[in-house]
Amino acid sequence: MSVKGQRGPRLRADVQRNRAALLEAAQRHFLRFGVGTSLEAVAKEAGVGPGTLYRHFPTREALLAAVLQTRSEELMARRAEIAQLGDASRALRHWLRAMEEYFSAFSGLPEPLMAAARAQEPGNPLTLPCDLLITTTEEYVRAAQLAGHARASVTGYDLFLAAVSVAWIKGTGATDEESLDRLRALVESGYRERENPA
Amino acid sequence: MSVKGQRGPRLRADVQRNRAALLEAAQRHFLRFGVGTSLEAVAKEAGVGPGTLYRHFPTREALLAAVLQTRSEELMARRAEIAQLGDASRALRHWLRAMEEYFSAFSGLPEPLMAAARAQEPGNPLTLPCDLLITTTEEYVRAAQLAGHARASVTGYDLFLAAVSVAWIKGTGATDEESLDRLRALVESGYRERENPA
DNA sequence: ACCTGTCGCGGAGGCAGCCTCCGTTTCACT
DNA sequence: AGTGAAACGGAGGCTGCCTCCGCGACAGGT
Repeated sequence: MSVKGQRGPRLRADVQRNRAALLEAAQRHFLRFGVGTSLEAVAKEAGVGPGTLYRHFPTREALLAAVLQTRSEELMARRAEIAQLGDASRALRHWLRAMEEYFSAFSGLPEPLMAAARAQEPGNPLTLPCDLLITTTEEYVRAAQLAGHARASVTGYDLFLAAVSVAWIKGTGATDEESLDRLRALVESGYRERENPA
Repeated sequence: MSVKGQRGPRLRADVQRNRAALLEAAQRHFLRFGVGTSLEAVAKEAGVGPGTLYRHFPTREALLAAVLQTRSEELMARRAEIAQLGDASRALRHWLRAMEEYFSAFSGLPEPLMAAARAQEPGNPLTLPCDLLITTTEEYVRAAQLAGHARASVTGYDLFLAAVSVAWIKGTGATDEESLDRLRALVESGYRERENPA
């Protein structure tokens, strides 16, 4: 009732404004202080009270998922590009790198992502994007296997874990880029087929 | 002065008692709740006030390092056993597995360990054991390389990172043992020399 | 333009954990 | 037993989490 042609309940102006301000403030704080940053500080910077923050985003994960939305879409765009590559081996490598960058968006991001990957209860708002990444990785792995570029024993989930691990290591700040490159190379030579099969 | 034959300042009985009680309580809590457990709860269980805990162990890391002391010694014992193996390839594999188990002693242990690996300031009491592990890994890697079982491009630090990563993944609880085994296999086939060199 | 019901706002407040400071107690040595 | 020094421990200040509810602002109708 009381609709002008739009479906669903009318959205109040302050609701939209607050939500946008919260997302922007959250992104800034996640970037600067990592995903563990104080939510009260986020609320304050957004110019709203803590109650408002928690009404919009009941959990830290919900806020995080909303902030990640943009990045997820960017990643899916890259996925489309990568799919055009043709070369299954290169495609897999690029996809893994793209995922790793996604995981490195904020320091401390790998932890909640792994928690979401574990969760069977669909309560966690990060579970959906997480499962999407795993599924996509499986597709790339399968293609690489068919082309003889990846071992049969490797699964998409394995390489998802590897990418998360590298991102985690990166996030600890205990390594320089050289070490990370060697780690990536280690993973790659780990999943690659050794000989060309007959 | 005023010594009965022991060197150094005399240790009061309550000091020793409290320290022992704290270490025991801390180990229990770290085992049950991970390294992030409430230090106040540890103090309470040990039957001392928070002030006493913080006097004995000024930081969480200091307490952790003290609790890990026993495990470090066990690991060094295994190191001695492993060194007897003769086969450099097997030795490296066993050592990596032993390190991984050490890292998995408590949930959440990898984080402070990586922070200690990063730290240049010697303030962190975990830095010393951490550096020891890295150095030891480098020895095993060098031996394996000389025997033609490991690629020249791999460093001890890389495999240290790999072991920490696997332990971290394990600690998230998002994976079963099968996945972990596949990850370990991935790492191993990543550092192994492909062909036997001439 | 005003009225009105509803929904969102926001801050006070309860809770938990961290860490410190200092009056009190306990110990060891004489 | 007496005494000085060192350790004890808990109160308290601080920060962050999250909830609850009275107040206020917004949208739709008149």
